[in-house]
This record gives sequence, structure tokens and C-alpha cells, in this order.
Amino acid sequence: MSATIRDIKEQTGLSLATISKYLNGGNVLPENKEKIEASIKELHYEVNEIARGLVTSKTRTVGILVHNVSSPFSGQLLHYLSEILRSNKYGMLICDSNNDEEIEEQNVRYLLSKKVDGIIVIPVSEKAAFLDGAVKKNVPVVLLDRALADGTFDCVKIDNRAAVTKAIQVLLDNHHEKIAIIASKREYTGRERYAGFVEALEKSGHKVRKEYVRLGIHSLAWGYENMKELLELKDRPTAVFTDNYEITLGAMMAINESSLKCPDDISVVGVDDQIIFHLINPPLYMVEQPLQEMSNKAVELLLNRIESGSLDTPMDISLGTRIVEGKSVKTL
Amino acid sequence: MSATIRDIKEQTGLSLATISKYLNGGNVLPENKEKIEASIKELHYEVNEIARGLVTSKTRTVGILVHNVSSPFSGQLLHYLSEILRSNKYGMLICDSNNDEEIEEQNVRYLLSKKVDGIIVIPVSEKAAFLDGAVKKNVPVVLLDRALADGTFDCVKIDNRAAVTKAIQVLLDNHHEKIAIIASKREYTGRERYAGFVEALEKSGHKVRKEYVRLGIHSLAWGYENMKELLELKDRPTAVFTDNYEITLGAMMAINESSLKCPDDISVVGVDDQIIFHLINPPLYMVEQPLQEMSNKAVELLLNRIESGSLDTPMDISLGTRIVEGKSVKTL
DNA sequence: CTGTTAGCGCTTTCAC
DNA sequence: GTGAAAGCGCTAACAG
Repeated sequence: MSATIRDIKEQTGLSLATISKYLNGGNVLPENKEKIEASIKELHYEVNEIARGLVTSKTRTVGILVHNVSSPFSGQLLHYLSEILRSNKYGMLICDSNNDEEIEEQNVRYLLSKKVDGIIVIPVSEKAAFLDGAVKKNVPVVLLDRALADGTFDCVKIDNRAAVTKAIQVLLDNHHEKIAIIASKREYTGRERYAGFVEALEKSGHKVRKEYVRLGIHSLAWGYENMKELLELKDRPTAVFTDNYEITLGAMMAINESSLKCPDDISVVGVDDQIIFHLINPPLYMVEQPLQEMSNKAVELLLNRIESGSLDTPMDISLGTRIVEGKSVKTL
Repeated sequence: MSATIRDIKEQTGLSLATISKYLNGGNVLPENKEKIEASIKELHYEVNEIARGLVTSKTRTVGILVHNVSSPFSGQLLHYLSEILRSNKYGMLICDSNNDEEIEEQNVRYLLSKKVDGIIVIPVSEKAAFLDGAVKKNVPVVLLDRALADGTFDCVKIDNRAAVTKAIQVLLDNHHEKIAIIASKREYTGRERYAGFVEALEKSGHKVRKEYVRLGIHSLAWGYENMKELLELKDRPTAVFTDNYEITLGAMMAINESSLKCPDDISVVGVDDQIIFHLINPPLYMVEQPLQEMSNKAVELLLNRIESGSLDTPMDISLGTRIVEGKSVKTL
């Protein structure tokens, strides 16, 4: 079994309190410090964080709830989150909600039973109800990427409307008028981006054509099927805005399988830049999200609440985006 | 604060032992059962897993150590691992080693201090030294995807040599003789796949040409640069085998940027199938790894050791692969 | 089946 | 600066 603080007590003859104090960075006589250090080395002692957690009711562990760990979007966020948390000496307990609201709710309960100090969540549910337990237990929550319809939590996301506006502007600048959208109607980002789409078009005096609007879910299949249908329309759009990574991927598959070419026959611009979109032919115009900044900000907000117990009004932070040029837009 | 078992004791008048017994699935009088359940509901009681962990020295948490969370390969494994662990009522504490051996070693210490019941690791290091702590503390370890040079642990991976043989066979069947390889020389999989490459060529009476062998690291950049160089060779290979996802991606970028075409000028076949490779033009011939099976098997082995305390000789399991057809190989 | 009791390994008063 | 003692919330004997 592992050595405990008691074994060190035996070896050094010091009291538990002194050793504990040393372990927590308190002042101890240099002489004792040496004794303790020697003993720790000899016994390969390592603090039992479980025991510590029980008494301090702090676990230095943050729960991360993602809609789906295998999406590249969350993979990258997780990577940055891990980095910044680690540098703050926090670990992360990750739960994959698998895009399922029930699992998400279970996961929250699980995290709470594990006494995480706080939770960062890319939510699946649109309502805050699944977080009730956390609220009740005063476990701070930060929403990432997506806001909720109700509830008051810190939230870090991008300015989705502005992001879409940028994308649409590229199309408008290239004289496109017949612009379609393939997006999700379920997630916050999907809805917000659709709203931005409508806004951008209407502000510039264009109208949104019903047959060009394809709102469904964030999936490859949805992107694929709807691009396919759009391409078969008698009055085909000249450009398509795709709302996220999976949809864009599916949409490009559909184009590649058809006899049409991008950008000659159809232009494409989307949100969620990934290296892959510069590999495919043509490289895509995409709006890039500042994933690292988002992660850093989310952790900053969370640790602020955890460590200073801040009860300030939640912050809603919308970060800017930038557009990455590609060759997927034709000038008409 | 959260309700404790003691609050339930007050409300129900029962003893701690009875309540604890109920919580752990023991038999209690129906009458008492009802009382407890009512009380739990009323108080929103939830077991404090930290306290439970302290006494049982089981946390029902598995540590997952990945070389890099943001790679699609680990993202998918994580997804499957999460699923199967959840169904066994285990959670996962994930650490991203960021391809850094030092971080990896720190991570092991961290996981041990969190008293995880076991560890599943896609190792960065090639030697087992970083796992010494786990061995000493009898925390079971299962290696995933990559074996180590020393140490004895359960290990779940694919039959890398067979996988490469399949890939090379496709090339040979199509009469390729000038076959290059871009791979990693660091990771186990890289080395093993290179060995498979040599074996496959030599067995079929071909020789391995030095200038066609590009061993470096598993990165997009390595794939990109080396494909570029291969394409510029006076005596260009007719086909290239790429060892994993990132390298394949980089290699395809290089081809796309060049004036050459795949498969007309250069054929490509690799390992690590991802949906993306069917999107690009041409769709790629790739060897697919059974990620879900790998995950299930790894968890099965780990839980077996955790729950039955098995000390059997470690198993080394190599799963089979299958090749997914594409259009990236030209018949000469 | 139920209750009493003694810890799990640590931190934290509070004297000294 | 150090030590003795209490206790975090729970489980696990052991009696009854």
C-alpha cells in the first residue's frame, strides 16, 4: 500500500500537524523540512488527494461536460482546457454526453457526486434544468460555445452573428445573390448562426428564399443530404453557407460526388475552421473560432469563481472571429 | 451544503449503518426502505464519492492518459472508452500528455494521487519507467494502441505488421514496385509499421530503397515535407505508404499543392481510416482500425484486474484490421 | 435486519 | 514552530 502521512510521522518523529503544514507550504524549521523531505523520498510518499478532498471539500478537479468527445471541435477545446487547467494544478474529469440530454443530466449528477470544484460544459440541452444540482450545491458552472435559454451562468462563446456576417459578406462581395444555408436548428449556435444569416441578407437588401434554408442537425449526414438536394434544385443557389464542421464536411462530400464543381458551379463558405479544409480541393473559405482563447477564458472565469468564491453577476463573453481565405468562392 | 447520510439519519431515525447498507444495495425492511428513499428525495441527497472512496479505497474512476486529446484517433477512442466505462459505472479522469514524456510522467503521478482504480494509456514514452508508481501501488495498467519496450502490462493494439502487409499488397497487386514510406520512427506503431513495410516488400522479392524511406514523427508537417521531397525525386516512387492519420493528411496536402495528381502520378495508401479520407479527391485506400473493439477490450481487461484483482500474466491482444477501398491506387 | 463503533488519510483549530 | 485532538462523510466489522 501507499505510504501515508503517518508513516512519515513514525520516521521523523514529528507530528501529523507539522508534516501537513509542510505539505501545504507552511513554515517549518529547516531541520525538520529536511527530515520530512528525506522521508517522503524514501517512502515514495504522495498526498492522498481523496483524503485531502474530504476534509477541504476541494478536489482541484474540474468536470468537463462535452456534447461529444470525438468531434474535432471538442477535441481541440479539450486540449487547450487540459493545458490551462494543468498549469493551474487542476485535473479534469471528462464526460461525453453523446449528444443526449439524459446522459448529460446523469453526467452532471456524476460530477457532483465526485465533488468537482466546478463544471465547464458544452451543453446539449437548451434549458438549464440539468444544471439545477450544481446550482443548488453552489458548484460554479461556465458554459462554453453555447448559451442556454434560461439560467444565469458565465458563458464564453464567439459572436456568432458577426461570424456569419463575415462569411456572408464574402459572398455578397463576390456578387452572389442566391445564397443557401445548411445549419442546425437545435443547438444554440445553429439557431444563432441562422439568425445572423437572415440578418446579413436582409440588411443588404436580399431576401431569404425558403427552399434555400435547410435547418436540421449538426451532422455530416444532414450536410450531405441537403447539399445534394440543393444541387438538384431547378433554380440552384450559387453559394451555400454551412454552419459547422460536420455539416461542411458532408456538404463537400455531396459536391464531390456530383458532377458539379466548387467553386465554379457552387461556392461554399462556413464556420469552424479546421486544417482539413485547407487540404481539400478547393481550400475553403472558413470562419475561424479562437479555440485557445475560448478555453483560457472559460477556465479563467471558472477558477475565479472557485477560488475567490465570487458571486458576481455572470459574464457573457463573446469573442471575435476571423475569416480564413480559401478558394471556394467564385466571383460572379 | 449538500445533505449527508447523517441528515438522513436524523430524518428517518435509522442508524448510519442501515442507511449505508441501503445505499450499497443491501437488504432493508421495506418500511425503512421507503423512509430512506423519501428522505433522499427530500434532501436531494447524493452519495459523497470522495468519502466513500476514502474508506473503500476504490474510486470507480479510471485514469486515461492520451498522447494528445485533439487527435481524431484519440478522440474516437475516448468516445468509445467513455461509453463502455459509463455503462460499467466508472468515470474517467483524462490527462493529455501533449506528446511529452515529462508531462506523461507527471500525469501518472497525478492520477495516482487521485487514487484512480486503474489506468489506460496510449503511451508517449517507449520505456515503462513512467509507470513505476502505478506498478508499485498495484494500480493496474492497460496499454492501448502502443506497446512498450519493457514492463509487463496488458496491451490492446492492432496487428500492425499485418495491417501494413494488407496495404502494401494492394500496391503490389496493382504492379507497383517503386514504393515509398512516410512514417514515424518514434512511436511503437511507427516502428512496427516500418518493419511490416520492409517485411512485405522483401518477402515479395522487392527491395527497400533508401531514398524512399522517410522516418520521422507522426505529424502533418512530416507528411507534408516528405511527400513534397518524394515528388521531387528524379526517380519518383509510383506509390507511397503513409503510416497514420496526420502523416496522410500532410502528404495529401503536398500532392494537392503540386502539379501532380493522385492516383495518376502517385498512388497513396495508409493506415488510420477516417471519414475525411472518403471526402477528399480521390477517396483514399486506407487500413481501418477497430477502434470500438479496441476500447471495449481495453476496458474489459482493466476492469477484470480491478474487480477480480487478477494477477494473471498480462495479455497482449492484437486485433485484426480491414482495408477500406478507395481510388487512390493506380493500376500500372 | 439493525445499531454501535472504529477508522480511511488528511487538515485544522487551539494550546503550548 | 509544533503537537494533540477532533472530524470531513462514509463503510465495515461485530454484536445484538
